[in-house]
Amino acid sequence: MGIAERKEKEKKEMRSLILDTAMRLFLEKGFEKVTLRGIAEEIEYSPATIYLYFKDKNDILFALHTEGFERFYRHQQTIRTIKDPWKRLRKHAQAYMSFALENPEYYDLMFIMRGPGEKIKADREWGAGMRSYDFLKQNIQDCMEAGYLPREDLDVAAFAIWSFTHGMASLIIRQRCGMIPKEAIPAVVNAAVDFMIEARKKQKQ
Amino acid sequence: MGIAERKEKEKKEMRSLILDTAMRLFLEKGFEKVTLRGIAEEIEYSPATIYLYFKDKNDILFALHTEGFERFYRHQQTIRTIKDPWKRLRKHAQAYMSFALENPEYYDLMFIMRGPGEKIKADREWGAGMRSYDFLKQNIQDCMEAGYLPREDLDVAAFAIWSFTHGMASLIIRQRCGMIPKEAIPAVVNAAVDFMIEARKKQKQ
Amino acid sequence: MGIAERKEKEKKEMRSLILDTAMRLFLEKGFEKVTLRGIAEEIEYSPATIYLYFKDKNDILFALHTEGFERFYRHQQTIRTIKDPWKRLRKHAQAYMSFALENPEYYDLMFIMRGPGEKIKADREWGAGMRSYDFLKQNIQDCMEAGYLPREDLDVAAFAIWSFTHGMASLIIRQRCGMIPKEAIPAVVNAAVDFMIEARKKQKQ
Amino acid sequence: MGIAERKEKEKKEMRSLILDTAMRLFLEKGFEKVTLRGIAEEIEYSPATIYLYFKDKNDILFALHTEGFERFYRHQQTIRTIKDPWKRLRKHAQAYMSFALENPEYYDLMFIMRGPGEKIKADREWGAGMRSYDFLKQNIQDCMEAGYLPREDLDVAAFAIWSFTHGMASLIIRQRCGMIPKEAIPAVVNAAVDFMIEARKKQKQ
DNA sequence: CATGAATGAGAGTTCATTCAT
DNA sequence: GATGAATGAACTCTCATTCAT
Repeated sequence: MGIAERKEKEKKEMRSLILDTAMRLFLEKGFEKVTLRGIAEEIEYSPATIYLYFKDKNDILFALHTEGFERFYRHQQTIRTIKDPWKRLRKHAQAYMSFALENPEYYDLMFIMRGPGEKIKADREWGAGMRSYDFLKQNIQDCMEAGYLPREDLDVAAFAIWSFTHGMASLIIRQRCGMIPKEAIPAVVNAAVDFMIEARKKQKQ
Repeated sequence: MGIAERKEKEKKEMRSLILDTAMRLFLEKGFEKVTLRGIAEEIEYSPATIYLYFKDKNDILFALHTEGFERFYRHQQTIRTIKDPWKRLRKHAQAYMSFALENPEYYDLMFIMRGPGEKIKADREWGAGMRSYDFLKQNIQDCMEAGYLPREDLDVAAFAIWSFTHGMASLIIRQRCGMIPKEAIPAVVNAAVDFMIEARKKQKQ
Repeated sequence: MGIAERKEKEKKEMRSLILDTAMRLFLEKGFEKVTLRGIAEEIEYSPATIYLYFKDKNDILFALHTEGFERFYRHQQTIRTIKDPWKRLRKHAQAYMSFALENPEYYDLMFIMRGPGEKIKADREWGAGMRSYDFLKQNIQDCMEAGYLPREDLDVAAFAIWSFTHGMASLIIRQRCGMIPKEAIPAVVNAAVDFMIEARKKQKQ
Repeated sequence: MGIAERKEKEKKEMRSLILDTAMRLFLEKGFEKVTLRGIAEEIEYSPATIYLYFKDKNDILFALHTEGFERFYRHQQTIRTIKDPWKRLRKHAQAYMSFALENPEYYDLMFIMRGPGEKIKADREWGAGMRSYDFLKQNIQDCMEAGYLPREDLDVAAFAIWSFTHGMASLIIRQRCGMIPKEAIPAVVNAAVDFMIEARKKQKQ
């Protein structure tokens, strides 16, 4: 069993190596400029080797997609410990943004990019995404129940808040914010969160 | 003169045909996957023919970009006649969304798609985009001056509102809204606008 | 007849216009970079028009070839008046070189370039070339008869002298003379003629 | 080690195969008319395969260039052993001609053909050519010092002699010698060398 | 006479992918 | 398990040429 185990582990490590390299290259060069050959060269294996670990190029994207949602979910869990629902919601938005801005290629892949076989993936993949979405909804509901937000349609509220953060993230990532100086972006994002979310806060009686 | 006129018209129609087809393919497959050959095949002309009407692939993208911003701007002018700034702002958001949802190809190209030579083009092209952005800012300022919104940082407010609408538009267009039934989308969008914008309204004294 | 005549003349002028433009472009851009479309644009006619005057692109080359030999022959006739055969021979070589260096594209076309349909052309065209070659031979024979050159094989002598001048011309035109500074070329050519030809002179008794 | 060696050898053979084929086609059709696809078809490989051995079309040209100068230089070294400078010079000219006539493709490429990026390459490539040119100059100088030639400008003498041999070679290779029957060419060349060079000999005192 | 519109053929090049070893 | 060698299919783009008008 020891041998099988080790093999298993090695296989996983190789997959990780490929995945990490692919992601690094995506980040460095942008998606469409990355080639299988490029990845292979970077890890100093032959292109053919990659096919031992992934069915094809899409399979790599697919795996990164999954990995992305995993990381995304983990990234947000840090706010779990915050007791106050309102503070938690604010931090939630901030965590969302920090993930997006620190992992732009993952974010792009997960929420912006048009992937191949959209529908097929959508169904399978959204499991992971859903978990995060439900987490957000839970948080909003907590706020409603705590009286921080009026009890409106939860789905609408979640969609609205998500749209807002996604809007910022995707405008920034896809470079549609020429009017905002690069170094000012984090501050503007924060201020925008204040403008849109903080201001919604109902005083708890 | 009649002949020259007809020729002129035919030339324009051909350009339109190419542009429309390109647009459709861009939407269906994403920018990088669209090939000149593909467009040519679709309109049943030879690839070489396209070069009679456009310098190269980028020139097509460029023309679509320009056209898109033109339409976008025109689409929003309908709200000009609305006197009350607050009503105007609401309509503004709705107009934004209706443009996006009725012209997803253009919207995608203008605000989502990653084009080649992003920066160079950005500078030239954003002239047109800026006009629309300034229009939004003016509207927000009118609301502030009319007392509908607190006098906060105008840039932040504009960015926040834009992000929100863009977020909705891009999630829908890039199909990240599996959790919302398709037919419910317009209603949800409207409700979300209420949730995010309408609720911000300060009572005028 | 007046009309037919004028038409004839106009046709010739158009041919000349095309030919001159073609040659100018060849000179400016080098042979391979000149396109029919380029010529057409230059003379502000449509590409199709050129086909009314020339069968195809080759036909233009062919016409230039003929024209080139014509000019070449005329260029050399200036030495006719020189009485002394030896002086005439020297001038002959100099005239050869001045034609080559002043009309590098013609020279290239006539004596260096690999034309299409080599053999066919060779047969027809060499008539014109031959005239010039015979002229050289006559000159050499005059020198022999006048005692300036030993009475050797005339064909060999002609070939040798022609090879020498052609060698200089083609090395210069095809840019194989990097080791000679450009401005020194005329002087070196002259000196080389002295070295190779002048020194062959037998003192007439 | 045997395997690695064989692989190495096979790789070299493939390069040679490509190079030889390219050379043959260059000679047959001229540089501009030779296509990668043409080479590929000729060797019955796919066009893509060629890119495994050469960076691009120019790289092939470059390799041939280098190889050509290598061969050319080696070809001339055979005369090194000749003691008498005058005999050596004569043999030099003959060796030059035999190289040109036995390797017309290489000769054409090295001394006649107009390649792309002429100047850039010229600088790098001429190193190899220079070696041969210097060799010729040395030989001429030896003749001067031995009293076979008058002490004139060495550069002029070298250029003159080179021009002469190059002229013969290029007229023959580019088929401008219709007036000389093919089988007579070697004899005429020899006679011309006598006419031009041998006759220059000053009697040594 | 002149041409606008169109194209077939073909250029160099790149890439994901396969497969015998 | 790993790979060197190979390729089919695609890409963008150019050009000489034709033909209906």
